[in-house]
Amino acid sequence: MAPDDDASVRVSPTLDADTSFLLARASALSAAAGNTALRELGLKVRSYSVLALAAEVGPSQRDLAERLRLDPSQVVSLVDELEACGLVKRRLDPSDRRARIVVATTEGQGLFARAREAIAGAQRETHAPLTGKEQLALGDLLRRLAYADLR
Amino acid sequence: MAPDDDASVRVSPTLDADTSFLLARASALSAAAGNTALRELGLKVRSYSVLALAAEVGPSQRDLAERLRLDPSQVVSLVDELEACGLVKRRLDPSDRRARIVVATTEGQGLFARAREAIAGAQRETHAPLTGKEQLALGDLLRRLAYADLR
DNA sequence: ATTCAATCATTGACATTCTCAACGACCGAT
DNA sequence: ATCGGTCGTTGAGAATGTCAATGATTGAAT
Repeated sequence: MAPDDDASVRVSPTLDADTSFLLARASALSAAAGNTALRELGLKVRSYSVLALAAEVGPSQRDLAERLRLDPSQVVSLVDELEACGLVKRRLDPSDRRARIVVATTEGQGLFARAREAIAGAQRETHAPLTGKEQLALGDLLRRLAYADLR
Repeated sequence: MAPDDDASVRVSPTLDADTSFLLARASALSAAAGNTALRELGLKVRSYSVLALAAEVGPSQRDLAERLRLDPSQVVSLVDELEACGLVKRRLDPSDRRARIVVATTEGQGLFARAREAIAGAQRETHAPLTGKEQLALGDLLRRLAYADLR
């Protein structure tokens, strides 16, 4: 009558169907994988994201905080760390002397390129359960959710 | 020639294409919405997930920690809180006197039902940018990622 | 030109959360 | 009866998130 030993329930019926919960779990898994991949480079996913913006955008710390949804005070310590490692520099904004522009040094550009590859490698493993087409679809859906507050 | 004012770049080119990053951002957004929706019920998404397991599964604290990927010590304080509010009870496991089974009280069942609705309402808003079909597809993809470590 | 509210980076305090090691109570097997 | 392993609990320390206050600087109003 009941050959089903309830193996289909992973956590709990409602939680298994709760997109927020799944999002949190998948995100935690992915972040953990990313952090271990970045460890040997002396980075975490947090500092990596700051380095990425410094390398590709060159934003003010304020702008950086908004893009990454961080508190400005967190940006201070993150940039402090990266600057201490020589990966990033604070430049004065010529048009606003209050602001500090964060740019990657040559060394920072190099490390960013390697970190980018490390993250990509970790993601290949993490996302292996999905086909390539599915990974693209997931990226599209997530982008529309994650940036829903912009525009 | 270039009517594109680069509005397509939200954070940074590589970050915008980084599924881990999008996952983290969408998850943070969703969790924040869930927390505000649960605030008036005196819950957070964390305690809600514990309450959900107590109501639907009735696991030992050990089992609970594994399902939610929490440290056993975190489970202690979470269950302490819920128990202090009369939402949950610790029962002795008759087959193992070391273990404590966490079950929802009648009051806990009631609050869980309301919290479930509150979460659902918050998600309707958070996931509004996606069609119903897309939301289902997202759930399917996330489930396969989030539970890739099981089985 | 001066004043004044607002913005930027920074500091420091505080709460929340994560991670880990240790411990008594209890289990299963020897 | 003993012994290695597991469960819940406690406590400590690090990491993270949140928030208010401050000095320097801006832009706008007067």
